[in-house]
Amino acid sequence: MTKPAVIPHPQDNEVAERIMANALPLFADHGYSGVSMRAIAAAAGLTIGTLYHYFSNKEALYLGVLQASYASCAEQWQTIFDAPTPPLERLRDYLLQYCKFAAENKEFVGLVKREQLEGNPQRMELMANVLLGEQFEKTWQLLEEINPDIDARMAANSLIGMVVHHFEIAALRQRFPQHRDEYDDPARVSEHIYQILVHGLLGKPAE
Amino acid sequence: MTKPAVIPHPQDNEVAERIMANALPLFADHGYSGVSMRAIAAAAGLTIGTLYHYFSNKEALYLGVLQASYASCAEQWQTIFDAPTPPLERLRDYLLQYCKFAAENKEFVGLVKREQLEGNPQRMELMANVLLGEQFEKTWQLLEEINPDIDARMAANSLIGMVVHHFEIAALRQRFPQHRDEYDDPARVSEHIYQILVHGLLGKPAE
DNA sequence: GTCTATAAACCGATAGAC
DNA sequence: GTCTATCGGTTTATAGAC
Repeated sequence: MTKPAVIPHPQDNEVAERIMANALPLFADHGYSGVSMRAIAAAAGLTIGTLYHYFSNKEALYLGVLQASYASCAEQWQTIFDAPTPPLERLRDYLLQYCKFAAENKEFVGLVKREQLEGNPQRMELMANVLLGEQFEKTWQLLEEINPDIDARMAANSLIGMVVHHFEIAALRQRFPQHRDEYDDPARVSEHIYQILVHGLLGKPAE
Repeated sequence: MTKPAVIPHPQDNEVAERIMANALPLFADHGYSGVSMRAIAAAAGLTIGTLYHYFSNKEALYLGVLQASYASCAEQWQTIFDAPTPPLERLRDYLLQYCKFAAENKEFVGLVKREQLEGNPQRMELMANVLLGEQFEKTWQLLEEINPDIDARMAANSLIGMVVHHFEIAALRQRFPQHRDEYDDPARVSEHIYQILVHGLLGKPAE
């Protein structure tokens, strides 16, 4: 019985899950090559040899972290997009939930952004098919429902870019003068993005 | 005569510049710890020993890459912001130049994003003071000039987020169905962002 | 299943020939 | 100024005791 080459053990092993859960913030902060197997083992309270009992190598462990993170938030978007409310209300709800998620899961957002920068073809395929593709499609379909005359795919990119950027630069923003804590508040940020998307900068400031 | 601790040799040495120019895409793609001094030497057509003649260590070389990239584009924004044209026209010009720069300097944009994710205090300070702080300030001042009733700093974050995201996910976007090449065109993207910022999604589609 | 010990390769950095 | 050779340390990964 040989270990699988890429995918970690499929059964829900609580030790493997603990390893991946503790490795997630390490990979998000320092990148794939910036984290050693020793550091991962220490974060999980184990030694290095034990890691290789659950994962065939470092790459498989990393892919396991990616897939586990994807699965944990995949169904979260579904209920929001499928709600039977008017499209503008769905947009507002989606933005709030998306901002909340980005604020609470900075590690995951950072991991995804890192993967986009790296551009590894195999892992890009995983992201495009498993998670991001679905969110992107639901997003532009909602925007097209709001206004069929715009390029909804471009608008979806703009929406996603605004949300993730606000929370990606949180650490940097605090070094700028005149910083206010409310710039990190998901409710405040999502309402701001909603106003820009719907009315632009010249529209009425509050509805 | 000892070598400086952090800053590389100040004189404009063409060999040092070649080393940094070839190292930039490597750092942008794989991060600081993902690139070895051997790889940097090979990219410049040298051997590892020669690198230490021009840079005291790997950290100094990396900081040199950051600073050289900063300097190369720092003055590019000045002329745009200081133009004596109406604010909306300046916004349109700024967006076009910013998108062009992001499209032509994907490595630099990736490097900056990577630094934001990493959160190293020393390098964050460098970014906040030397380059990004100035661009951020000019951006929100322009937006405040357009509409004094909005939160211009938040709007500046949204603007920057839209621009960089469009070009950061270029590699990923091509894996999505119904991709069009014009989504990578700076003129097309900047005009799209201009329309969203000024009119929103419900406004008139073309001016 | 978890550990210790270790192999083989790679890392950043230095010394010294030319 | 560029090279080769090498040091000491760390890396991923394996072998084997318990």
